[in-house]
Amino acid sequence: MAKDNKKKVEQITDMETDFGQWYTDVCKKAELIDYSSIKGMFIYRPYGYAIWENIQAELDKKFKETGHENVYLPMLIPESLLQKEKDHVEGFAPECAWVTMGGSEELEERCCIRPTSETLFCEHFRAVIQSHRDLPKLYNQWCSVLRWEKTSRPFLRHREFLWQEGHTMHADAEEAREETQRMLNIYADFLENVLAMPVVKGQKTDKEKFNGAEETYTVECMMHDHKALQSGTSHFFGDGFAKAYDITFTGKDNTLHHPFQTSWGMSTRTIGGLIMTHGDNNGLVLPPRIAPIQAMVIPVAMHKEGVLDAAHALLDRLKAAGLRARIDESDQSMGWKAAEYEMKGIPLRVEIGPKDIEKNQCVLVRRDSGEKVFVSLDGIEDTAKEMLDSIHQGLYDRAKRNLEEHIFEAHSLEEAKALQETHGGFIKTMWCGELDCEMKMKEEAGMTSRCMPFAQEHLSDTCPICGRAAKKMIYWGVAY
RNA sequence: CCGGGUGUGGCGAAGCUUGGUAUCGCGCUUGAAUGGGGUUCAAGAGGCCCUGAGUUCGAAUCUCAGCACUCGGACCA
Repeated sequence: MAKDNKKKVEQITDMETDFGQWYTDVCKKAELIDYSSIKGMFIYRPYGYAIWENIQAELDKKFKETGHENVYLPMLIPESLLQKEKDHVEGFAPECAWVTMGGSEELEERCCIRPTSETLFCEHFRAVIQSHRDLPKLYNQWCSVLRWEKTSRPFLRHREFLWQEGHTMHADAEEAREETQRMLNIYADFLENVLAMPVVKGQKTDKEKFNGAEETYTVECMMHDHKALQSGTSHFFGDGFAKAYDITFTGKDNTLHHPFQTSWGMSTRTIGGLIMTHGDNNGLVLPPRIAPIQAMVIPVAMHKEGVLDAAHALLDRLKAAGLRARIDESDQSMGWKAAEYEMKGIPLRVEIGPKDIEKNQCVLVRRDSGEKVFVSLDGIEDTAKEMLDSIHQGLYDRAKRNLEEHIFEAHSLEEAKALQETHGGFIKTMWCGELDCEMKMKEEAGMTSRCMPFAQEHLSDTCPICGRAAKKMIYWGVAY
């Protein structure tokens, strides 16, 4: 039952000492990622990629359940195609990488490596949408995209990153709006119930919304250092792109209409989010439902008669019960294994040795609390599953507390600035809806607007920045 | 893009001030013992000292330029 919070992994910098360094240490020491010879482009190591595969599997299942189909479109976008929607191209052009040569020949028209695929989807939608009977089109694409960022950090900002981008077309605006909400809810549900990351759902301001979108919705999470991470977005485009790309369909009324469009995405950045939400000074802490390995069986005193057999029997039982379990029968010491799997964030460590076998028991050690319990081998499958659920809940509760304890109310710009400097987190205020107040908050308090939460509260009648009539309650914060 | 820091076997570092045979820890390989929180002993393998130019009889060390990584800022999922 010993609870042990001592730090055992000297290689990882304490998060209190240097959060940025802690984060980098975890990414490397947990063997999630490695640097490549190209700045901003990272190697996903098997353990890191396995997390992404699990994220993909969970999300893909939900997308299919809601009627979406996967497609794959080209990686290159001809410049002329990209340029048809003005706001969109202005937003993305500065960070595009261009292909200008094919073999030894210069291309007639240079091509952008997709920073996002709205334009390509539009070109395709134009070809396949003729009638209201062709709608809705509910497409999703798993791919990588490329944005030539100036600085990069593992998972949080890559020049090339993996994501899914959903693109849908609808006969009317209302249905498209519902789609953006439905997908935002899928993200929120996934973040909370699979990754144990509580979210704030809301709408982005015009300044922060996606280039070319009419409305952008977001799920915002709070990291352990009280900075915000936008963890999923969902955009309503109206018929703006449809007009720019000349997409029309014949309605039931036998006249031509422009369809209404949405797009929504979640990326490998989410992995960075879960590291910074749940990790501690011993390394990664993975939520059980996404962990590539949920339980690691460690035989103690392996050379002794019967230990390995008992450990394997235990492993087989856990696997048969549907757990992602593995065994480490290497000749590393007990202490090494304990530290290693803590660093890798494996939710449950299962130790079994001669003394346990005698007593028909094993030892379960939880990664989240370090708590050790001796449990009977009878019904071990259920015991382990219950403990994994309990770990999920524990992680969620802790993150939820971190979120709720770091939302502060401010009634002046000075107060907002002071609160951010002292506590970090989300500062909620009323807002007049004007860009100049948003700019002022950025310049004077160093915060951007995170979102206008759906759960609105009335804090006062006026905007604390300018004194004009307030329109919305808004959350401010420092974001990754 | 701006500021700080760092580039030496796979990893982390010492050496650089005051130029002169390449050092330590971890890891790796082999063997043995150990095994309930990074265990121990023995024997090995492994290095264009980031790149280029310069000074010098001689450069990891001095000079200049460049590149990369990293932390922070500005900008973006």
